This record gives sequence, C-alpha cells and structure tokens, in this order.
Amino acid sequence: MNTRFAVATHILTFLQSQEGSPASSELIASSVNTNPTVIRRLLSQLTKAGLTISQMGSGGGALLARSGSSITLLDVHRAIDEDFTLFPLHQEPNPQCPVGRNISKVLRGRLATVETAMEHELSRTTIADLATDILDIKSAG
Amino acid sequence: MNTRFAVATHILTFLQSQEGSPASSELIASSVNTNPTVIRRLLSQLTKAGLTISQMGSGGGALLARSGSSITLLDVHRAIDEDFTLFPLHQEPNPQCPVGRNISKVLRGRLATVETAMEHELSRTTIADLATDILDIKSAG
DNA sequence: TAATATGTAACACAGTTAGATACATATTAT
DNA sequence: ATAATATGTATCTAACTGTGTTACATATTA
Repeated sequence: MNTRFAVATHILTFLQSQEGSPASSELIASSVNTNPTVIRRLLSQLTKAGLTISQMGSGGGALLARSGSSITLLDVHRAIDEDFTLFPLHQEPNPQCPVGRNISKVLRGRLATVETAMEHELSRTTIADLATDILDIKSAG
Repeated sequence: MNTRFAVATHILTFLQSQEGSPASSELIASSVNTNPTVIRRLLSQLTKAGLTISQMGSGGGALLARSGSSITLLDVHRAIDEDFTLFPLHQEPNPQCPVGRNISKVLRGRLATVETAMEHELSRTTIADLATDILDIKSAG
C-alpha cells in the first residue's frame, strides 16, 4: 500500500496546527507513528514543490511555505505522487490485431477525463480545511 | 504496475468486436500479448461479476454476458479491483496527538468524494463506446 | 565547539504483480 | 468411447515497490 499521500497530508496538517512554530522530523514522526527518515523524505519532496520550508540546526524544523488555505490536496498529490497513473496501461498489445493496435490510445483518452475529475475534486479541499475538520471533531466530541 | 483494469477492458472490448463468436483465452492472449493464464484469471473475475460467460470444450471460449453498451468501465473496475483504495491511509497514527487521533477519519471523509467523482466518470464510458472509438480510428486513418 | 536538525544514500524485509507450468474437469467432435 | 479442445485454479518465480532502518555529511544555533 502506497500511503505517501496520506502521510504527506498528515505532515502538512500537523504543520498547519503548529501555527508557525517549526516542527522537527522527529516530532512529526511521533504523530504519524513512523521513522523520522520517512518524514524527511516526504518533506524533501514537499519543499521541492514549494509547499514547505525546512530550517536546519537547533530549534529548526519544517514550516508551511504558504498559507494552509492555499494548499490543496491536488498540490500535495502532484508533489508526492510524481509518476501517478490511476489505471496503468499494459505494454505492447499485439499490433496485428485491430483491438490490440488501438486499445491503448482509446483507453488513454477515456481515462484522461476520469483523472481530470479526480484532480478537480482533490483541488476542492485544502490543508486548512483538514485542520478545521479536526477542530470541529474536537469541539463536537 | 497493476494493469489488470486495462487488460480486463481490453478483453471485453475484444469480445465486443467478436460479435458473439466465442474467443479462447489463447486467442485473447495473442491480442493482449500475454500468457493465456493471465487472461483466464481475469475472465474468472469478470464471469463472477456477471460480465462474461465461458464455455468449456472444443469451439468454446468467452462471450459477453450482456450487451457491451450496458457494461461500463465502473462495472469493470468493481469486478477487477476488488480491494481498490485510491489513496490508502497510513495505519495507526499516534492517538496521543490531536492530529494523529483524527486525521484518518477526516481524510477518509474528504477522499470519499474524490473516489465518488472518479466512479461517476468511469460509469460514463461503456465497452461499446471503446469498440466504437476503435472503429472511428480505423475509418479515419 | 557542542548540540541539534536536515538531506540523502544504502540496505533489508514484506508485499504485490505478471508470467509460467501443471493438471483436474468439462465439453465437443469423430 | 476416445481424442481434442478449453476452462478454472493451484503453485512457483522473478521483478518491482514501499516502508522502515542505520549511517553520515552538511548546515545552523546556542
């Protein structure tokens, strides 16, 4: 199971809940319940995508690079799942067969709209939304 | 790479193009360019889901169980990708942390709408559409 | 200069997937 | 009846992926 997207979203929501105070990979790892290196690997990708900033040294750690309300789940997905394919195509169907020769092109076209719909829906939720959802659960419970 | 959905779709489109004449796993495998057992495994799932019928013995093979225009990509997805999760969640975040305690529930809720959007879009294409797309390419080229 | 923290390389382990062989069972044709 | 054909499923493998882990060079702060 590839849980990178979920962990990356957890990281960002954690940073949002920190309200500007840097969080070390060790602190985040204790919330996610994993190894700090796993967190640093993901933070490295998030930083490259411009979603986080990291400060080395004592008192350092990770911060959101911009407002949580401007970071959507689509941004996270694009930062983390670089070679994502919703439904991967099989390689080299038989070009001698009319179906084999054309199925890849046809499927690619039809699946593109599916992936677009997924992306559109991902873009409707922000990291700030997730942090708010959590606060809502806390105040309701 | 999990290409089962693509191969299953290829199989069904192939059957649609056969116009009611049974196709053996060997024949289909030559179109997909893989081993007949791979085809039989997928056909077994498609038959359980009521999308195909198989006839043993000489002259036998697989057939669509119903009209290709009534079989959507969502039907195929549900038949083949039984334990599908678009974005799997990480296990056991730290319950001592407010974010860790609630992130799974919150993410599950937000991602449900994404998966629903994906499914809705999958349901808009049928096997008959794919067969028509292929014929269109052939007549245009 | 000591302590803290990141960034990344390297490795082990478990789980997944496609492909392959094998064979019992069912159906058809002769 | 018997041979030929075809499915359904079990089993094994090799390649690939993802997570967790250790290690260490580099950067920053106190």
